Amino acid sequence: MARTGRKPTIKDLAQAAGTSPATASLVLNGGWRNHRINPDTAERVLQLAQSLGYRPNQRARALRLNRSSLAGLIVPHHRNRFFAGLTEHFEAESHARGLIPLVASTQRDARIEQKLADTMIAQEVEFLVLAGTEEPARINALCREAGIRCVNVDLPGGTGFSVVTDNHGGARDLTRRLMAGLPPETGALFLGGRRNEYATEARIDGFRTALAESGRDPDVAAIHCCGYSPQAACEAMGAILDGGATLPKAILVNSITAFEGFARFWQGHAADLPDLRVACFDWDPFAACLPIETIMLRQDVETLIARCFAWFDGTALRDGEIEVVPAKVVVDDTRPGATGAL
Amino acid sequence: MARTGRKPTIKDLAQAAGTSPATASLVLNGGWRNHRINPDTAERVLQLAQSLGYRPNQRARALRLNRSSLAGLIVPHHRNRFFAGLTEHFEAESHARGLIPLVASTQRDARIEQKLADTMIAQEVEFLVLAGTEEPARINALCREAGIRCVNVDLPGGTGFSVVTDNHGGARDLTRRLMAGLPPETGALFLGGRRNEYATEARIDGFRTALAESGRDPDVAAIHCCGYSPQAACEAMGAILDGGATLPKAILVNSITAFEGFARFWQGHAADLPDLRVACFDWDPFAACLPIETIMLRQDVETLIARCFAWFDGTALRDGEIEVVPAKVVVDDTRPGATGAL
DNA sequence: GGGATTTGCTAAATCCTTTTAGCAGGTGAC
DNA sequence: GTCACCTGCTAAAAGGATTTAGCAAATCCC
Repeated sequence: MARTGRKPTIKDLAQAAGTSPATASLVLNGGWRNHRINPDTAERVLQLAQSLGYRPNQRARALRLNRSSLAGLIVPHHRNRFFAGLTEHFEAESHARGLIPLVASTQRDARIEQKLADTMIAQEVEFLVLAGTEEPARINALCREAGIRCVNVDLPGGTGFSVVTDNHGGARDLTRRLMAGLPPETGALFLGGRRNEYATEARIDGFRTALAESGRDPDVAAIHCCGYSPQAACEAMGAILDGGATLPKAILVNSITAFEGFARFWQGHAADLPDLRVACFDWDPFAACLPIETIMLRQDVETLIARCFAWFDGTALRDGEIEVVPAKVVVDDTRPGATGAL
Repeated sequence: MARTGRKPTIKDLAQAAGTSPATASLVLNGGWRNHRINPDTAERVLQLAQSLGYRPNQRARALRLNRSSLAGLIVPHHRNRFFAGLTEHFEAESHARGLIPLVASTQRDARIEQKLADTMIAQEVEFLVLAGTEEPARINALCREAGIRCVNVDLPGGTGFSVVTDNHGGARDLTRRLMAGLPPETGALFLGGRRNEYATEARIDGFRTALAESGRDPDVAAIHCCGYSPQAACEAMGAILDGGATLPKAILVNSITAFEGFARFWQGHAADLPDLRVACFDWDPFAACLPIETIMLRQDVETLIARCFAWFDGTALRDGEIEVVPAKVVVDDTRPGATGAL
């Protein structure tokens, strides 16, 4: 009889069915056709597994099979649509492959980031995606050493395979719309992000390209890379105003996080900013409702994640390469389903 | 010599150090003081572990110790501050206890929810938190059967321990502020949520309490529980307007998700809605920047999660009880750090 | 010097599942 | 009768770490 009070093991199941654990295992794992198990026996085992409430011990299973069945994702946080979207699609793709998603946020703290990476590697995740990490190259190296497949999202600074949004093209398209119909002498401002950071530089480039296209002098545009915190973006705007400069009529805000700071600033200075036109390299449903003419861009998180998994599945590019995913300028925010059904 | 090309096991480490695996294990797990291991030996093992890059196989370890070291959280999605906040604090509390957080989203799909619960139980998570699930009672029962500790957040419909926001008090305070200074004949509208759902009913109750307090007839207030989708909230507003009714001057929106729909409606009808005053049972940084007089409430996600873990730690209430956590009406959105540093 | 104690370490069991190699008994062919 | 083959199943190893019980050698005490 099965030891009472304990969770039944495969031994208990086998004993109850009058077979060996080997047989029970073969039956449960579906390999019994190839192993000439009598259908009656199989049926008996299956029935008993049900009635005993037998659940295989996943740790023993994982040990024996030498598979963790884990897929890891590291993001800075979950507090905006971009990262939330990455997380949700990552979950879906993981489940589709029978992997368990292990999502963790660094809060942009380098120590936490290091710890999370260590944990992921110690757990021998079968696949690791890095988004918004500070030291992708270092983690890439650790993964390589541990034999773990690793992809960087929007972080081609690393040494592994990368999937990135078309930052240049996106910023260019956004800027084209931003400047459309404005007189040639209209000034433009680029706000947010970090200088020398891959994504920011590419966006600045796209921004300048569009300005040049429209006959403007791209070098005249003001570039204020104040980082990603709302606080900093808000203060940067204030500093420009306090400096006595006339604020440009057109602003391209780099990332929704900086836009949060811009919105806070705008809230206090709406009267000083007539006819302001704004574009944002990211999207948020509430931000889209602000009564400023705002053109937003949605990064294609679904495709970004899909390309990561395609590489993992082995059908994609070789190591060290970069895959570029286009972004979409949001035309109509109010269309049904724009914000996703809840 | 260690088998080359493979990850070193504790056997390899022991062999290299000239000891037995038992000794190596004792050294690595710190139990060596009690086991009279020679400090020189311990030092040698530690050194070699470092230089060989030895990492214990977590699956073997978990099997032997019969611990999964996993803590599970199930949420509907990550696309608003409430759930994002729950997730982030859950991660932090898990890490503080040496647990690995396993966070998964149902997308409000009952089948996914069931699958996630099954996975969590199959993985034998040591602790499971349910937030915004459709069938908490069923999952509670499964957990009980499997011997897994389980807590419901804002879902006392379940059979286990629950931690809830003070929905009644929160809605009451919110309504007090919403109606403050308005003439007694001002009508009020409650928008969003689901009838007969615990949280919604408690909030309606608080809403009515505050109306009665201020000498208004609570039964006159319009209650429009249109669910949680932005789409539905937007349409509900439109229907009221189309119905020829005068829109009340004061609206309490139940949840940020419904507020998203309200904001979309407002965007198209700002002119029709002078002097509108709005309150929202939830908070979002962008929503707080809309040029409508909006009073928002922040649920105390940090405390909600902290209380869950306190119960898990065994220092808290008995099973079946409900713990109530107050919420905070947001007074000043623009204070530094209000949106969290990014 | 001999019994008692301490020191430093190890053998072996254990956790639970999966999988390979092969056993015993029966059937069919000639 | 013998050989080959099939059927249905099982024994046992493997996977890697932890932990208990206990061994051998050294030290101590009188």
